[in-house]
Parts: sequence; C-alpha cells; structure tokens
Amino acid sequence: MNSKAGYSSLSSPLQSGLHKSGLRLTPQRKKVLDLFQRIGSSNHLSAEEVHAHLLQMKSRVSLATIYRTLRLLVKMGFLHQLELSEGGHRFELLSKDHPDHHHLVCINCGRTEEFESEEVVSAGRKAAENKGFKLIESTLNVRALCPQCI
Amino acid sequence: MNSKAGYSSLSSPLQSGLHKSGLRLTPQRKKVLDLFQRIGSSNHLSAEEVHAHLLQMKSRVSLATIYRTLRLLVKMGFLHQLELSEGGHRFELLSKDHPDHHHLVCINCGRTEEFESEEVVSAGRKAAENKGFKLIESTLNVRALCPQCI
DNA sequence: TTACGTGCAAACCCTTTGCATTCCG
DNA sequence: CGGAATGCAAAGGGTTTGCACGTAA
Repeated sequence: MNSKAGYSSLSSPLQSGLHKSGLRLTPQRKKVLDLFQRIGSSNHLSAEEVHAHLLQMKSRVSLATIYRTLRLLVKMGFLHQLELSEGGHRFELLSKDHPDHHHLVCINCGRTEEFESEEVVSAGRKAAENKGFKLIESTLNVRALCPQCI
Repeated sequence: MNSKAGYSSLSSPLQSGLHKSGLRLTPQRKKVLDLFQRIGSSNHLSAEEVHAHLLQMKSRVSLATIYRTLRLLVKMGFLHQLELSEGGHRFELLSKDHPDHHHLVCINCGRTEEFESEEVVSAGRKAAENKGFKLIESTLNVRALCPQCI
C-alpha cells in the first residue's frame, strides 16, 4: 500500500497544512519541499542552491518564489533555518528521526558535520528557565577547522 | 614626568597590538574600542549603533571606517562577533572577566541575556574531537520569549 | 470565479570597495 | 616623507516587494 510505487494522493502533510490556513498547494511549493526530502535531512541548502538544484531537474522556479516558499516552509515547521554561514542562510529538512542536533562547521572550507548532545539541550532549557524565558530552540554552533584544513 | 594624574601614556594594548603589525593607532580606532570599554562587555552593538553612539558623543566616524575597524578589532581579539540577529551582526567586548558565554535571545523584542555553561563548552570540545576537527569556538544561541513577550 | 501565488524587476538592507585626500609614525 | 587610514559614494551580495498575470480550489 504505502510502497515506492504507491503514492499518497490523499492530502500530503504539506497540502493539508496549507489548506488549513487557506493557502494553496502549488507545483512550486511541492517541488521545493520534495527537493529537501529527496536530498535528505543532513544537507544544508541556501536559497540559491535550491534554485540551482531545481533548474538541474528542469524546474524553473523564480528566486523570489523560492525565498517566499522557504520562509513559509520554515514557519510551517517543515524546514529549519540555520544561522551558520557568513553569507546568507541555509535550510535543512526537519524530521522526527533527525531531531535536535547541532553543527560543527569548518570555517575554512565550509564542511559541516552534525552531532547531538543532551547536555546542550538541557543547558539551553536551564538557561531559559533561570531567566524566566520560554524556550523555543537552542542551537550550538561549533566553529572549527576540519582535518583537511588544519 | 607624567602630566595629568595617572594616565597610561605608555602604549595601550591597542596601540602596541597595532604597531606590532605595522598598523597605526588612529583616533577613530581608539574611539570605537573606547566605546565598547565604556559600555561594558554585556552590550551587543551593531555597526549602525556604534556609529550612532559615537555621533552622540560628537565623534563623526564614517560607517565605512566603523565596519573596517570592527573587523580589525575582532581579528585582533578585542571584540567578539555575534551571529544572533536576523539582520546584521553584533559585536561585544571580549574580556578576561567575561569569558566563554552564551546568549539567550527573545525573538520578539530582541532582549538578550547571557549565561555560562561548562557542559556546553565540553560538548563542543567533544564534538570537535570526535570528528577530528580543531576547535575554534562554540556558541550556544537560545531563541526564546522573554517574560514580557510571552 | 476569486483570492492566492508567481515571475519579473526594482527596491532594500547591510557590508565592502575604489579612489582621492588626510595623517600617523 | 611614505605608506596606512579615512571619507565619500558607488558597487555588491542576499533578500524582499509592487504589480500584472496566472491558477488552484
């Protein structure tokens, strides 16, 4: 039933999420989210890169629409926006089997590794509690040099 | 010998650091660093804000020079560049009595609190070790809502 | 049919840069 | 004096927006 050949014509999470807010499922929105799902959750793409990837698969989506769509998908919780690069943001798929994680970035070549850490999560939680803040998310960015760049 | 009551005419850290590299101590560079020292290490200023603060104290320093100076002071280790705001970078004074610390930011009003955490520091260190990276710095950014904005 | 969404280009914000002039050492 | 630094304005990169047309529901 739910195999590779079968496809879920019955309202994808994206479609139902959109409809709930009176928004529409457009081919462009579908293509952008599909791209992230196809490349997996460990990839971090910039808006320009999303644009380029789609072009490669013969889908011309304007950059303006890509920016609008990325913002929307972040707000809807499908994507996560990273703050790690110097020039511009990057986005990654947010999935259950790939929860709270942090990034180790080589400041020389940009290579990025991910890791998880319960201590970091609890440190963020404690900090928020101490100051009376309501936690939204905490992200640890580790700037470093990768083996090749040392 | 010394004219006024106790002043350190003998080469400030800024001056000696600059001279070591064949660079010069200019009034502009002095004013920017002085500003950060005057407001203390818990303030996070954007380039525009530095510009405005200096104007208030009747010092016109061009924005271009402020950007150049901020980059220089970061490279020299006097300032630290934060990655937390959506629009543009912020800078803070780096001092010994105010070491490794992290930021709790209200995503609504921008209010920022600082905190320290040994667990976070060691989590970053471990992550770098595990992947064979050479650690440079690790910063935890906690996005949250402050009491007033909840 | 009718909002909502798209594409295009212009506008925007933050930051950097080229160049003539100023000025530190 | 000579090279470094400044100020100005223009250029630059990433992102947003106004508007007319296209299109999902």
